[in-house]
Amino acid sequence: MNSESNDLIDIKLDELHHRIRHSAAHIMADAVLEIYPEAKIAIGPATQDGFYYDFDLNHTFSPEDLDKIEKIMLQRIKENLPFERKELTRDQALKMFKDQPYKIEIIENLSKDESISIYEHGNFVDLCEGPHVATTKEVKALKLLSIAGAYWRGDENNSMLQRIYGTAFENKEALDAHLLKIEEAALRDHRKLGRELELFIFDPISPASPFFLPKGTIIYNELIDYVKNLYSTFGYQEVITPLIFSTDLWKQSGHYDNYQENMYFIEVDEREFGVKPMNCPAHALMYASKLHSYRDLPLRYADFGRLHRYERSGVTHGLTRVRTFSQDDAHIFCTEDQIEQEATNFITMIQKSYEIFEFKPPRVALSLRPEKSVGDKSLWDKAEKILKTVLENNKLSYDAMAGEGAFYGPKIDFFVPDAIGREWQLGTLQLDFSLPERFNLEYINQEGNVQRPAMLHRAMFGSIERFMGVILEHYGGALPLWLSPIQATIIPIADRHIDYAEEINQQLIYANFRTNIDSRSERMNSKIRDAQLQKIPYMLIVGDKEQEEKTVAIRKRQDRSQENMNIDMLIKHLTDNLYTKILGTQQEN
RNA sequence: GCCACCGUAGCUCAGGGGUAGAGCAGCUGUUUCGUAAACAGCAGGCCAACGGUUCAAAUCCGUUCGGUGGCUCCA
Repeated sequence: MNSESNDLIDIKLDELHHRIRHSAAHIMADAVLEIYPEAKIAIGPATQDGFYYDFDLNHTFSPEDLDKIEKIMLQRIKENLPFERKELTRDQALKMFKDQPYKIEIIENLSKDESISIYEHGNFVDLCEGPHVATTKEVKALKLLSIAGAYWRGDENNSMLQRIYGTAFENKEALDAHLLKIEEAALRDHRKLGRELELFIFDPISPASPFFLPKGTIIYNELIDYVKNLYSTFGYQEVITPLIFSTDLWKQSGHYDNYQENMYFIEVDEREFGVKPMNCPAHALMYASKLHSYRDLPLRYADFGRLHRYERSGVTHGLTRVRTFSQDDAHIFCTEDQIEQEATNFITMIQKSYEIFEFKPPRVALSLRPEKSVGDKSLWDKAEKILKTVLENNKLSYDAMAGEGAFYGPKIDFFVPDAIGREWQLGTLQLDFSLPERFNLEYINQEGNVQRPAMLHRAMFGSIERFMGVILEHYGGALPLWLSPIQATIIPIADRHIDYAEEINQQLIYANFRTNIDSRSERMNSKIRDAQLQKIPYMLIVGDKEQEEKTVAIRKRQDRSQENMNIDMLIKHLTDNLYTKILGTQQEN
């Protein structure tokens, strides 16, 4: 073993993965150039889970090409070619890459005094900072995964390149484990679960718009009830507002200028109307409907109103990106002095709201002023400064994201990792000095002077639709008892037990549980199987013995343990476990 | 919107220039059963839509509509 390899053992696994994958990207570009010498190569970095390389060539890659490319890559790896770093002057680099326009563009964008490094293996050379593994052989296990389109430099005005994604690991076991993880993720895809568990459907008649079936509606409503309970402790008042407004409103709010391409418009009575993509202007109107005293503030309006946003075809995805949805949306009108306290209260509330789902702590991002924005720069500066202070006072570490804010104000976004490590943007807190200005919102302060309130937009779950998609995948469909559409199914062993099953069912329904009886003419085994597949938390089996003893035999979805209980014990057990995690096993299908 | 791929029964999928197939689900019988699939029968499709090529199109070509994986954009 050479010294370079010894060093490799000491660096962290992440760093090792990065080197392996970055090296694999080079080897892939090498392989592609062998088959298509005319290909123009763009960039090929390592990513979180693998690597990619972007190519510009007339031939369009097919899945069979991936096999061919992979074969050549394996050959290169077998050849055990060393990766060699060299430093070039700018002129040398420009000369060396004269046939690679994308590389030329990169070189020309480097500052003049920057040194330019290249990495070489075999006959392939790439502009690259490194680092790489010592030789191609250290890429021990790799797989090319997919072909996709990608814009050069991520700009949709640029040409579309072909991207090949792959992944690579330090050994075959790690690669196989990763591929298995991808397969398991597919099993808990919320779109698949939605079909199998009869939660929701989609229909081309209303693209990207979920139809919630009865069971899905139960989950949806439970989530909303959960939020409503928090609202009552945190001092929110729920309101109901229209769906359709004259465009006069959208012009006043700024949506007409800044959000038009995402809105639906209709014409009625020779008047143009827009369907709301957000609730905020309606709440501003409500606020303005009477004269407010400082004593009214903070005023917190919550609204589960249905929103419609036109999303470009190609961006929608199951429940997590739809064209119609509702949010656990609320707007807080308050004095400037109250902003920090309100923001802090919200942070407390959002952390509380995630607790029950056992998410890992959210990642926090502060999004700053975007290019397209309304309001004075000084207002933006003030708003951004307040949010920073709030984050610091609440000891939340965060990433500042330039240009990522909403058009009306900066925002704090909460990204939550799910059970298999994917991150979702759920909660958001947005500060807005602009809308109060546009709607001329006022309150009378203690001295009797007219003042302008501040406005906070905030949501914990974000869209209920997206949130539901996330928790379905988080739980793999095995929802905790309080969210399960059917909490227990009663399984009579033979027809003569149906009457007793009915008795049990009535008592459970009376105790406010969602239960049913599987009275089909099927064997018990078959009923158990179906209940397991439906991920019903409890199966209550009743036969001669139970009927005799006035009990039920309980089978939980996550194990096969059996326990007999009478109805009172059962109700207590269910009540005690309403909010505890009852995860299902993963391999059921 | 862009690039690539896909669209056959409720679901999962096979087939592929000569007129459509399986498993599961459904329905009807029989079976009344002790912890993940009883048995038998029946029914189910303008092969996404429209146009073209052809003696003949589910199959080939084009367009549209949906969907999938990415890119850009976003709750």
